[in-house]
Amino acid sequence: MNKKSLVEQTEKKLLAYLNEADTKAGSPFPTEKELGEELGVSRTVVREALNRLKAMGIIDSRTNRGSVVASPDILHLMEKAIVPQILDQETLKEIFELRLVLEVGMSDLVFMRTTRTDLVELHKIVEEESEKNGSIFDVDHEVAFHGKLYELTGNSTLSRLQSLLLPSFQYVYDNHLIQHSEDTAFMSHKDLIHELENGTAESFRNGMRKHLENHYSRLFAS
Amino acid sequence: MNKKSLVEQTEKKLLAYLNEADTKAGSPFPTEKELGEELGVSRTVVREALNRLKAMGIIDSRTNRGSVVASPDILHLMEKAIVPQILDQETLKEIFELRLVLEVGMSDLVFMRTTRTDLVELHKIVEEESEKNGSIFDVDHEVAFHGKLYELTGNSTLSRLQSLLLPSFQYVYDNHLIQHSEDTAFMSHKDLIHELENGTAESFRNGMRKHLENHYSRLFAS
DNA sequence: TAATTTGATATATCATACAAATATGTAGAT
DNA sequence: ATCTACATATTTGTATGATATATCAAATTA
Repeated sequence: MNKKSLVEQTEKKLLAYLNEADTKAGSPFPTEKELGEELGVSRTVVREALNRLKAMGIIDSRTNRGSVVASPDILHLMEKAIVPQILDQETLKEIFELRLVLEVGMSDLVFMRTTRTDLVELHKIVEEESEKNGSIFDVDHEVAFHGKLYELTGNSTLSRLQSLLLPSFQYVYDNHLIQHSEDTAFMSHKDLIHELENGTAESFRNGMRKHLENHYSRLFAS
Repeated sequence: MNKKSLVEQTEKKLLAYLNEADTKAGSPFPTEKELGEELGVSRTVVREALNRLKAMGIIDSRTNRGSVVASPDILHLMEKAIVPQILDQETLKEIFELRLVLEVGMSDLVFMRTTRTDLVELHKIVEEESEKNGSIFDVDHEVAFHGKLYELTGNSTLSRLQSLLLPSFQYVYDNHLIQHSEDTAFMSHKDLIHELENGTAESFRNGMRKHLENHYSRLFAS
């Protein structure tokens, strides 16, 4: 009784075809007419199915040139699909956890790849931070500092993943879904930089974990 | 020269509308006819644009009920799209790094959420591991053990991200892009479980980092 | 009141037509 | 024989109308 729509079925068949066939980027695709006859559906349905693949960046099409297999950029896909406002609470929470996981986990990459020049920039960010409002929690500064850290990993996939998830964090903060307790940020940004300069990979990693302690404790409290 | 197709333009407008409007899951969407009149395009174009949103899981539609905003699954897209993808070396490397980042970073989640029952299962996995081939590196065991850890985070987004990236790891292993040095995996799976049972969150985290030392050192060597 | 029928409405699919872009074939000039 | 200009065919892009199907809501009936 599982009667998915024709379009969905067709889309599935097309994806299956892509998997079976020895396709690589640039491989040609049958014409809409052929596909329609082959699969026994109208051209409309074929078109809609193809459209979905196009939306996902799996194929490209141009007038009269037919469709060809493309090499999709997965992260770009996610960028389009993420509309923070319509993500449910549970997903937002998981994304927030993912952020914590990423930041603690990337410590080693940051530690190994940070150069002297990078340290200067980090210091600058922290100073601007303390100039303005010393105690009040500011999302922009938070983003500036941590965003820089992502950048320092030298891993563009990781970095893009962060900017991808950023709107969700923003949303979480804006709606006070996660409140920042300002009492004792035992490990400040300044302290973190200090570890980065004088500590070890391990001490920096554990320092990062401490820096995020507020978030973690709230996570495990609920 | 913004000569994108009408469908793409329309899709963009619809997404913009979603971002502007105060939409949440379940919010109704104008009918195809209305949208067509509003945007000055035919119903065909509207349908194809809506179809794309449907493919991305951003909206749901059922006959006569119109379309409603859905709570999209951010990974769903990637899961569908990653199949035929041909990743270049650089991206593969970055994905591998991402794995390391995730596994070290998720240590705290694992540590806090692992139950006694989970420990039993982990022990079982490790024993099956040592029964077969004690010294030879086996991808399946690796996946079984680490996959279990992801599961223990209780974060389904994280867990799915792993299974999503898995094919890439497999590829990396298969092509010996990253060779596993079998000499002294100082921190074995068994040792890790021991930390999980008797250690602290920090010791487990650092143990996980040690366990992945081989990969890390190879990473930083090149 | 509860169940059923009916009607209105919106999406799902089909069929067709034409427009626009591109590839291909053809004729003529050189 | 080769090149160019033009005509033709092919394929996707867009538009329109028609029919099928599912759903809700109102009307009807028991």
